[in-house]
Amino acid sequence: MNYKDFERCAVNVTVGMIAGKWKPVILQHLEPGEMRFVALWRAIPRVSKKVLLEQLRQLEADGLVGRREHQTFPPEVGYCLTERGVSLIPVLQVIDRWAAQNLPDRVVYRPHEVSEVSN
Amino acid sequence: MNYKDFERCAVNVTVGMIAGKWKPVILQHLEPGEMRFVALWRAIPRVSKKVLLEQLRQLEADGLVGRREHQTFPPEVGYCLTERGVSLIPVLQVIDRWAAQNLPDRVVYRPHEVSEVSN
DNA sequence: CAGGATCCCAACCGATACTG
DNA sequence: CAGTATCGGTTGGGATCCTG
Repeated sequence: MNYKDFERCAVNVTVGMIAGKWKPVILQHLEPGEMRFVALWRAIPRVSKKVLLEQLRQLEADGLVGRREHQTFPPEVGYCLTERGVSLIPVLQVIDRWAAQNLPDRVVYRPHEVSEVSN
Repeated sequence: MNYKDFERCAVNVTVGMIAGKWKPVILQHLEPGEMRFVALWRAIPRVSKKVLLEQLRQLEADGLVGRREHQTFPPEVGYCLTERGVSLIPVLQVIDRWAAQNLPDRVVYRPHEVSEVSN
């Protein structure tokens, strides 16, 4: 709790774990329960399959999400939050609340509402 | 507070604001009060001047730190937390506490204790 | 369906030298 | 002292095609 502990870079490590472009959204979608890869992909438009996979792998490596491979054909893989992942949710909520109170001037959008505007 | 709000990417925006490699450390050092550029630079070894400046500019653009230019020679510029920056501190503390409780297995170090070890 | 392989571009970070 | 300019390496994200 000592503020000096920030020097230990724990903040860096933690934000690094959720700093991926799609990671917060992934964690959100996984929060209600396990989800198949394709479902996750459909739920999060605008991500390439490769990147979605990468982010999942990283979340997995960081112990935030788990992967369950059902031995079926066609393949079926489920992703879900781990205990640690679940424990991170309140932290994300704190961040979200701070943003709501401090970033009223920002363009905050829902990813799936975004169409190909600029370029 | 509705968890669905995560879809608005407020979390993304916020973590983006502190995701820079040195940003948490910068915010920490500025927390006690205004600090000159050179002092900040000396306090945070291992950053190039260019990058430190970049990160400060970004924090400034995000409204987290302010810049005061004293008209002297040689030049003297002070950086400090803005109201918004100060309001972010508790959020960082929450992150830090989560890390302390959930990442005991990680190598967490103090930046200034790191010497040129590997390579 | 899950995911690997390629290729590509942009952003991030760093080192060094220079200027007012 | 504070800041630019330049260059180079590494990572992140994306598009597209291919396979078990």
